[in-house]
Amino acid sequence: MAQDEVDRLTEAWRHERPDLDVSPMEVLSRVSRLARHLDRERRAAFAEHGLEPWEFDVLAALRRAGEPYELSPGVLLGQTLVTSGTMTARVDKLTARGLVSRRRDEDDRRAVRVRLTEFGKKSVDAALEGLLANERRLLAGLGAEDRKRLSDLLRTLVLPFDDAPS
Amino acid sequence: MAQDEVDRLTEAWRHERPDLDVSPMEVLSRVSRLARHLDRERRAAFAEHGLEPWEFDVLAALRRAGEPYELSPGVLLGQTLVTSGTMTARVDKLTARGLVSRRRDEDDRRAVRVRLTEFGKKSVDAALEGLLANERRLLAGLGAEDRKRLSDLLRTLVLPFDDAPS
DNA sequence: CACAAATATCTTGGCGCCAAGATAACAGAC
DNA sequence: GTCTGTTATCTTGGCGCCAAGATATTTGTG
Repeated sequence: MAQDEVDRLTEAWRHERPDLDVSPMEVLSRVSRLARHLDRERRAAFAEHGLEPWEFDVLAALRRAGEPYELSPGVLLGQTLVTSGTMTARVDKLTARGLVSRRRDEDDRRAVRVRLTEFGKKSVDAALEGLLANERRLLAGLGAEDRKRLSDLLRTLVLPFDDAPS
Repeated sequence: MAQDEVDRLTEAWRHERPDLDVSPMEVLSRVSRLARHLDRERRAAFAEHGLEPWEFDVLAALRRAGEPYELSPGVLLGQTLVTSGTMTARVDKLTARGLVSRRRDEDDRRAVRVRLTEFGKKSVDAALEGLLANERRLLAGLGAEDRKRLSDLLRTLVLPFDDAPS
């Protein structure tokens, strides 16, 4: 198997800091670096459907919620891992683009309801298909069994974060 | 095995879009989400040694280069995956903090040499040890064999990116 | 040598993010 | 009903990033 960047990186560390065990990097640095590459892939895939990654994240959360594709900013916060100020700005821009609509909740007038427009729904549906097509391409090097093994191993690492409120 | 966020996410998609095969997400969304959690962990680990993640990235590249811990901004670009403008700003701030020094290259006066100071070396060495200690903790749920399997599978996915100049 | 192209770095402008605090509305105790 | 604390959202200020272009220097060609 050919060397990747992380192999070169750990080799350099072992040369400079032979007293340390840098093996944890072999797993975790690969996760971080792969994620950075995936970010770029996502950006490219969504761009073909006129969406930014952060736009997709919000629209997808609404789409997953099912009819009537409507959630409050507070619920969207939890799903997208951003702060409330960021979410306000996101909904502003999505509203300006006509991808979502925003209206005050009549029952609780502090609250707001963000709803997918028909245009928003079409956009996110198309973008999702593009994303999945590209992800299938990226995973082509792995057989079904390896994918299962990989996702199980990753779940083990993620679980402590998803359980505990980080 | 308990459900993680990605399990819930794919379940929601399968309910709303039963026509699509969302299984690629089971691998790649876990990679992205785990990476986000790791970012926070890194930030916390480095903060104990007075460093920001982006500071560590630059200092670590210089440290890995070995004596005399000196590289040009151009080389640092390649190692840290940021643009030249970003690197200029980073070196500015690191210089202001006394973690690196910057001087013009005498042989090629377009070029610059960024060198780790003694303070920078001490900082990055300490931060690295803290990072590794924390990473070992995060990997505690996995045996040696699983770690090997995981890093091999991840290498397979990363290699196409590291080879091709994306 | 002179000039065009390449190279290395820096500058500028704009965007998205977070942290912290401000605002508005609700809910419970009395 | 009124006060106090809580909740939901928005506003402000600052930071780090990128893209694109500017500047300075070197290299190659004739």
